[in-house]
Amino acid sequence: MVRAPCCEKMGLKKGPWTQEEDQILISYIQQHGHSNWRALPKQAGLLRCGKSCRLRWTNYLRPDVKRGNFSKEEEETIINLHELLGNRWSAIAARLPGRTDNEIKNVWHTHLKKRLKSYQISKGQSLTLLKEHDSHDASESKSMDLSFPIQTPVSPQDSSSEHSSVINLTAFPTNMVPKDEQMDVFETFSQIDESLLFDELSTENSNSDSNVGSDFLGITGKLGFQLPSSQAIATTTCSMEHANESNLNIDDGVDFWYNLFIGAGSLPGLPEF
DNA sequence: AAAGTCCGCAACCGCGGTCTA
DNA sequence: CTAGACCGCGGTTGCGGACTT
Repeated sequence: MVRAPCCEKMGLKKGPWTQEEDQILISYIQQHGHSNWRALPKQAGLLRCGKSCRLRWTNYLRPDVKRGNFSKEEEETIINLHELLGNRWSAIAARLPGRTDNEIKNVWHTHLKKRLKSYQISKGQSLTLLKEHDSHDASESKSMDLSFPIQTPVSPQDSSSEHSSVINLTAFPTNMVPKDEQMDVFETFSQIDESLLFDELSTENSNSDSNVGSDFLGITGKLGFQLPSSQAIATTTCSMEHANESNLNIDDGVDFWYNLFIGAGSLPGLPEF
């Protein structure tokens, strides 16, 4: 398909925006909205292409754009989400209110990427510990074999396990995701100690109501999961919304995490893959 | 103080997806 | 069904300020 260049018309301005241009764009959008970016600059009297206007508005002029430095929590969220989603900046931005994909992308490339090396090292250490922990406890722990697809969510209570039981995740529902997106981490680390998950939730929620959504991300990030993108998006979205709605506590968090991750697809509102 | 280098951020570019006539 | 128009996304660029020599 042949596409005309965005700014094919000569005379359209490029480069940094002036205050006057910003003011024109703001007042026009306040009065008329932005249903058609292509037509907007002409109607507003701006010598810019629609694309440039949209970018300026969404990344800078929009009233709900949060300016200033990123908080520690925001940075951690970006790191965890990037672990799950990769370079899907818009998907990451959707989970950080007031932040734009462009801003997050810049922060990642200028600050957070530099931390990736040390982050990966610490992640590798936790995986090593995890494997040692499993091999030590596996023979004494009750094992829960999960064959997918599971119709009914499985909770810790259902499996009559204490918080030291071991979950076999060898049979992850690979039919749910495209072949090229299937995770390999489960093939490598087939057993995950539930106590680690509980410890993680307990530590992070000791002083407040839990946000299972972010905990989920923290857990998966720290344990080294690499969820397939389609499932990661759906699960993360669902977990965050559900956690916010439910005002879950720690025990609910553990239960909920199980339901989400293990009973994937069986929770209300969780999209089918 | 001047020149050179580095770094952060805003903006641009090109592509793919979706919509519509 | 097809082609054109538009939108949104991710990668990249380049300017300007901060820092170093």
